[in-house]
Amino acid sequence: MNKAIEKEYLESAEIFKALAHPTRLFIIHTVKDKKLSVKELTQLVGIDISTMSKHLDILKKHKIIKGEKHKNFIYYRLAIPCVLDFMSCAMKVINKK
Amino acid sequence: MNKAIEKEYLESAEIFKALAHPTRLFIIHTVKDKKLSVKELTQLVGIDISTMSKHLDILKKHKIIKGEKHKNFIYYRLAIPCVLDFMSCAMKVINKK
DNA sequence: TTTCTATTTGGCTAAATTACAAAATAGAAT
DNA sequence: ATTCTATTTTGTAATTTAGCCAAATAGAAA
Repeated sequence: MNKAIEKEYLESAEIFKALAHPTRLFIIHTVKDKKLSVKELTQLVGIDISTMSKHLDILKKHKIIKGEKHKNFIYYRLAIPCVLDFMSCAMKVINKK
Repeated sequence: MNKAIEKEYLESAEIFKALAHPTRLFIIHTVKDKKLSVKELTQLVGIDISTMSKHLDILKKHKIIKGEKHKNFIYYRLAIPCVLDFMSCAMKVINKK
């Protein structure tokens, strides 16, 4: 496999990795239509806030979500809506749902 | 987060995990339009055949590819074409390509 | 049946990921 | 300036993952 192509697949894999966690998928679905702070998301999921902060950081780094600061809070929103399309398609094919 | 919903996200995350590896993404792109055996795929990527076998197994288990046996060989093909759509969409948004 | 060839499985090690707790920052409110 | 509140960072332990090698299967070919 040539180097340039290999690099492409490596980069794409990073996106999938960033999405490959239940909490992060929950975040994506949840910030689809409402902006939420780290603390609010933490309470919804029921994990340590430091863990949530890291999950958000992973999604942010890969530009899957974007955060806006308002006063003390950072509100997140989904930046790649097509993630949701893919998920519903994949689930249809795989689970016949 | 309620148990049923949590389970849904856990299952979806499994799909993303299965896709989250450069070799597995290469496989998906490669078996999109031609059927290939384990050995052929191994040679294209340049890894140990046992490693390739395991990658294929992961994709098979999650019903992302399907394998058909012909004589000694197992030929694989892509079962969820929408993966490719998502990848091109995600790359557009994220890399501005 | 014996031999070949393709594929899978098991063992092992190195690297990556996840979670929590505690400490550090950042900035708003008092 | 001090205190609160939200968020991030650091440290660490537990779990998972990826890779190679060697051994085991499966079945076609001889």
